Amino acid sequence: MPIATDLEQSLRSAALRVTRPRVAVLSAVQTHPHADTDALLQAVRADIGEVSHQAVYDVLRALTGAGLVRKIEPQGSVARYESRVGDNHHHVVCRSCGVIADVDCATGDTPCLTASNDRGFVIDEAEVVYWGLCPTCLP
Amino acid sequence: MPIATDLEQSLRSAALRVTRPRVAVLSAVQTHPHADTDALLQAVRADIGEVSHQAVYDVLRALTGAGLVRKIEPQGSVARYESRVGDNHHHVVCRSCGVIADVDCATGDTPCLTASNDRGFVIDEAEVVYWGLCPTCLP
DNA sequence: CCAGTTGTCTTGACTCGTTCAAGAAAACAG
DNA sequence: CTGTTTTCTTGAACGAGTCAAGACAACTGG
Repeated sequence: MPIATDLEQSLRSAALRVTRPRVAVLSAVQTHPHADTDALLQAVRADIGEVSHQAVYDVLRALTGAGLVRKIEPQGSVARYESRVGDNHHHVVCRSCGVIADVDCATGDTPCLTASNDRGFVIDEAEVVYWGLCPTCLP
Repeated sequence: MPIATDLEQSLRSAALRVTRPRVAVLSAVQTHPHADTDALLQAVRADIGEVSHQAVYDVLRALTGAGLVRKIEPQGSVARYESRVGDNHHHVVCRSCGVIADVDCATGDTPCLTASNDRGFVIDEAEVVYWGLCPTCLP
């Protein structure tokens, strides 16, 4: 886990003001990968005390917009956040318990980015979600 | 568009009772690919008159469970349904207007189904969403 | 170091897609 | 045709996320 100064540095370099809620949210996202908003709220409150609900939503939106965190929302799940950005990786979701794990890209750096027929779309990102069962949910 | 009898046949072969709302919903999904629940509700009402939105939700769940339609929910969008099932195809979503188009699989029949590191998961499906701009939203 | 400005946090209400529950109605089996 | 079972209707409820207004704190320029 990066020390507070690193987190502040990240915020500053993204032209975001450094506030206790922001540092705490950023820290929580890094220590709880793939956590949902509510879990992050709990973590932030455990860290710096009472924080509004709203602040966390707002901070997450700001961080997402700045590219410091990434928002993922698999079907049937609420929004989740992760701090691993910049590298092109994907996710496996367990159909049974809903746990999410990272998977590195199957074929090189900028993978599956070419659809067989793009229908005239200009594609800038390919997002892959693998569905299956995690080791602990296997029969 | 299949005639009513075909739709009934599909329902029967899926062990589902044949009712007017079901036939109308199934028909609407086929004629309005990637439509959201509300649009389907409109279409169904235009077809057979007043129907409760609850019935549409229930029918869509039944059809999804039976594998007759597929539910897709891209980030930031409400649930959408399509009747193209069984073949392995993916979607392109326009970042600007949200329109969705089908894309055939990039590399063969069962594509991207092998992650580089599966972390012990048993993967049974890979879902790919391409993000970009559609022809009409291009600058 | 201080005040001003701008952006952020708090509070509280609210929206919207979706689901739950109970009873009426309709489809299928015999 | 009758009975059983599933499905539809009605109406209410839920929860994640959003909107709005004002209090407040972080950066900037003097």
